[in-house]
Amino acid sequence: MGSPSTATRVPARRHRAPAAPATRYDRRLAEILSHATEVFCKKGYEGASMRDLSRESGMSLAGLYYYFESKERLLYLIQKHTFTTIVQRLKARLEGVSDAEERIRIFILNHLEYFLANQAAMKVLSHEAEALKNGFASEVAAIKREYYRICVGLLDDLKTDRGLQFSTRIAVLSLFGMMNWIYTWHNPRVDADAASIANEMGDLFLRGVMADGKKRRDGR
Amino acid sequence: MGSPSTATRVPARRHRAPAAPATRYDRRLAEILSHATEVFCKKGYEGASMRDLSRESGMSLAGLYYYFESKERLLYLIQKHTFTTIVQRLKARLEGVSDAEERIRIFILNHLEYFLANQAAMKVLSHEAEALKNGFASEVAAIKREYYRICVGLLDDLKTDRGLQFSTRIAVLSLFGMMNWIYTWHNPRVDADAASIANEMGDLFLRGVMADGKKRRDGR
DNA sequence: ACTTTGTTCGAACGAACGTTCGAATTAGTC
DNA sequence: GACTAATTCGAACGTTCGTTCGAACAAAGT
Repeated sequence: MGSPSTATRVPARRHRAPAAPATRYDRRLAEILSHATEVFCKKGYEGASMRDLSRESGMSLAGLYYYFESKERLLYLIQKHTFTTIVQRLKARLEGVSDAEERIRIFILNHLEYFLANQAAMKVLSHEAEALKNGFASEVAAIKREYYRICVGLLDDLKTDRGLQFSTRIAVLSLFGMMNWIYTWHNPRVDADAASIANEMGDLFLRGVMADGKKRRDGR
Repeated sequence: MGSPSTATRVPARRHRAPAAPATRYDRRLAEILSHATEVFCKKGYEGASMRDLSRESGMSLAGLYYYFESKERLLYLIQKHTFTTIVQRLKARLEGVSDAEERIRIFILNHLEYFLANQAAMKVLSHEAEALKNGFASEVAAIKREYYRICVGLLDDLKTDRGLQFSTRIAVLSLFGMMNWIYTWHNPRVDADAASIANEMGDLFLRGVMADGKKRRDGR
């Protein structure tokens, strides 16, 4: 009939164009996502209203619905894009590096660099992990599982390489904990940049995981 | 006049009675807090409605307001009680222990034990840290700061005792990260109990922090 | 010029929100 | 029993929520 039924619009298959152009539609959508990310970060998903998003992005309330069919789908788009990007960058950076320890350091650096460069988006990803319902949730969960399994793989490699013994699950989840928690405390005016923090956390984690088997301390 | 103006009620100074009695009012309030904790945990503070709390606690919507004057104050009561309790338990456990490493292990064990025994409350404390506004927020923030400073103290003691060098701030925040993140993954049917996890995280963290001085990658 | 398609908006929808109020109920004391 | 105070509740309050609709505007094609 008149307008596009409910904005399920196909984005015209622009997956090739790598850099700038994209359609007008795609560009506007990206702008809205960026503003929405900021608002979700500041007020939380439930706490942010569509009217907040409208105000922040300078588009009318009704106008927003031309670009997505619901608030939930908006969160889904943000989370999916953020997560997909970080996984994809990680894979690129791991390519060609074979040393197990170095690969873990790359993992940590990639995570923290992206986290601090896209703090709002990463906070929305970490903090609003449970906000999506069944359909949307499972798709994001799948990417999360892939990311998690990559990290498990890196740690298992280290374990067999160096003949170490520890619970991979606890180690991986501890690592994610220390990295993701950063959104609760990082202050760019006080804290160092991503590379320094990645070094420090990398030292802490790798020493902790590599120290010889039975816990022994003293002078060595 | 009729009802107590707006339920700012004084709880009748029952701070001594340690175990059971307390007033009827206090007992009922504690029940409501407990149910509310569960609901806030499941749906988040913003996502949970007063009607959800009413349904879960079996009390009418209006009846709830006899016990607290606003939803926000309810969250405040939960957070304050939870945080106060964990700090108080920690202090009791640290008493008489002087070895720096042992004290840190006690800190970790206390945190994780309380976390897993009161998972809902601790998730509400961790996840809804930003939900309170100025007045309420600052009071909880003060307890948080005290807790944080205790941990800084423990780590600084370890540092001077063993002549170690690392950023206390990053170490403390990493430790909090790995411990607090547990609410996103712990599954009682899969994961070990608090003591085992505390041991494992304690090993990871202490080895990481105590391994000899310069691990240093690249030039710096 | 007209037509078509893509984009934006004001105004409204019903539902749900946090909170209030006066009346009804219960508990506690005589 | 009767009287008082503590507790509970149904019904509504005004506001805000996510979403929809049809008309208006802008761009592109003819």
